[in-house]
Amino acid sequence: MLSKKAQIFNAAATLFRQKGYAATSMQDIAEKMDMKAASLYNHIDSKQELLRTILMDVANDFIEGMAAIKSSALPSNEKLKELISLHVRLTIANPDNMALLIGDWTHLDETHKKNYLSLRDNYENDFRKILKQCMKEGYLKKVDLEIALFSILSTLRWTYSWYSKQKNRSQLDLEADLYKCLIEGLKK
Amino acid sequence: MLSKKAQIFNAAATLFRQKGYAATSMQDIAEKMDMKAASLYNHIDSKQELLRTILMDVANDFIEGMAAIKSSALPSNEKLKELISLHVRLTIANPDNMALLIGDWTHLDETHKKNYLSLRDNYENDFRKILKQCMKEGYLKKVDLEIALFSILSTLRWTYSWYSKQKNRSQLDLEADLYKCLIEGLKK
DNA sequence: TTATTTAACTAATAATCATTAGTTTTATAC
DNA sequence: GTATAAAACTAATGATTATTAGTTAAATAA
Repeated sequence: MLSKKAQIFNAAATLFRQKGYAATSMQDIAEKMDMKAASLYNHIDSKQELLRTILMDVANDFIEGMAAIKSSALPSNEKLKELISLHVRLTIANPDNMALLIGDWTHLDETHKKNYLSLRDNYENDFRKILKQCMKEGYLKKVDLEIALFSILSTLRWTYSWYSKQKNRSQLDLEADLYKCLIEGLKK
Repeated sequence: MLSKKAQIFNAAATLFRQKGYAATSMQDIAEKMDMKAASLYNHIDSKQELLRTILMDVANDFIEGMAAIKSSALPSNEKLKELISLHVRLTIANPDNMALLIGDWTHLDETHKKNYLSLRDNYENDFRKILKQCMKEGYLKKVDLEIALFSILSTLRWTYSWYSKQKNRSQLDLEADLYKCLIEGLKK
């Protein structure tokens, strides 16, 4: 049984995803929890806290995952494979939170938004380095690095949005199929 | 010189993209136009009209583009290439409107949302058919159709978000590089 | 110039918002 | 069973919201 606080965070995440942060009222969240809006404040500090906590939790999962991959002894092409796996794993574990990470970070207050963007930049830099190494070491073609990076990231980031309709798919299958599409290419 | 109405639509699109539809107030739009919020209503009917019109304009561009490609005599692999071109062209022409199409359709009122989703479904179906044909005719490997489809669509749809930072890139270069990443594959 | 339309303004409305204060009920500890 | 703490409630606050009504200024047509 989840603590009430945890339940509130889950309810918020679901609603934030459905209607967006700005369009979700504390009443909406309260209603989903079968209580009055004011009562929420016995458990949480503010609406912002809800957004920030949910968001930072996922962000940290990514940061930790990236750190583990970076410091591993794997060859760069295996690291790339591990990155795909990381995204798939976290997406499957919690698509709602993932949706927030991708779409609602704009509603963080100015201070936390800056912080979030700097973390995201770091993550993208690490990703870029691994991709670059893959090209350098001859695992990948030398196509435009930025386009390759954002092409891969776009797909990985948007997995949550169609995974909801495709739940009958194992994590491993998903990883393998994404690897084919993103890395090996579709052309015969 | 753009009509005042057109200017308002542009201001709205920019702000909607920056802060999201729900978090953008009529005051915000008015401020950007150097006028009072109430005066906006001499030119437009409602906030919803702003969202709906912007959104449907881009949606129609896509629908028309798809119709032209569908009815063309091109082989399926060339159709696929044309689809990439269509997305790139419309994205470059107006990244703000594209952002709305991808991210803010949720804020359409119930009736128009249903309509929008049905249009989007049709578009995805047409896209899927072309992709399937490419596989059938041996241009593409027979990987999972859904994953291939959404992998391509994710990247094409998100192009707007990083094109803003990469403006010094010609349409043709972008199309070619995306084709390489999405279709030919990165693996050596 | 005068008449008419267009588009700006001010002011007000009624709704909704996040949040606080104060109170009552419920659950826990002794 | 009584005391204490946790968590629900009601009520209110003050801000912001989209939009309307009514009025004035600016631009256009005659």
